[in-house]
Amino acid sequence: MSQTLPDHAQLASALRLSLLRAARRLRAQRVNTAATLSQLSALATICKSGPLSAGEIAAIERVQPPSMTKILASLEHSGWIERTSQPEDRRQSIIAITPAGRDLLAEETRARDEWLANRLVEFSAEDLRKLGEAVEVLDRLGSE
Amino acid sequence: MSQTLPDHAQLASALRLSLLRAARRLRAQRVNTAATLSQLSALATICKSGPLSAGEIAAIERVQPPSMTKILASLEHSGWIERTSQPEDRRQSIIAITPAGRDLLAEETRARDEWLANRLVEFSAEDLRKLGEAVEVLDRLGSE
DNA sequence: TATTGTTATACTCTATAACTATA
DNA sequence: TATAGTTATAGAGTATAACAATA
Repeated sequence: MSQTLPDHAQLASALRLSLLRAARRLRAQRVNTAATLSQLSALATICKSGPLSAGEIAAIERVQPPSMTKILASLEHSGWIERTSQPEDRRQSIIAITPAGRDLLAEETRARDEWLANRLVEFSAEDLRKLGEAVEVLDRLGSE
Repeated sequence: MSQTLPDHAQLASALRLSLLRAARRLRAQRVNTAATLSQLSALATICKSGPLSAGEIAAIERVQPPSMTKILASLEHSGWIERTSQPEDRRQSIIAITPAGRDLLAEETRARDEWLANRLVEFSAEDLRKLGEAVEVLDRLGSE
């Protein structure tokens, strides 16, 4: 079905540049140096999807296991997550967010969303509708 | 106008996570090791917006001058750009894309777009419409 | 043997601070 | 002095390869 390609090429090209530049802006925005964006993303996953093993978090976040090892080490060092060893499989441990982690996540999320929300204020209702509709599609694009 | 914040907070939160994860996927996709994504982005700007100074490229790409210095050095080393010194201001030089740079850009763009386009094939016409509408808004979000 | 996770290493991407050359 | 650009340095983010511990 190579007939499909030309139909999508133009959208793909535009979307690729838009996404990279928008993400660059988001990443550059440093609200608080306490946690990096990758740490926050992992912490949000642990908070939302309950206690998980390191491998499960890596799979959800779509990073390789060694990358997640590094992120988890820094989260643990800061006291935002806690590991519980598994008697039934001693290779794994189960990772949960701590109360301090929850506080940090709430505060960072609030601050970062506020920054972005302040930018969104400059956009029309029509623009916001378009962004809102695209979110769910981008989610699938990012996690398929 | 703090009344606007609550209206946008939810969209901001969802959009932030979606953008970061979609961009992570795009960045991880290595079609060809000849050029990195940042190099391609700068090269595309030079190609599209004609000969420019280093500072102008940095401003368009929204990176700091030292970051652009590094990107330009690698592009020049590969023979994809060319500098012409300016007699009227010898601090600057004007940077243009070379024929080899044009070829590289076309080939890399084709390969990367093909990868993304192949992913887009799995999406419905409705999804593609939503993405297409969001592109222009994301552009403004990324470059304001 | 297969699986889970870690250590070692390396590369990309980007920034700030300090500097050089020119205006 | 002010501006354009570069060098030096550092840290975030991520990967692959090789390894250890456990199943």
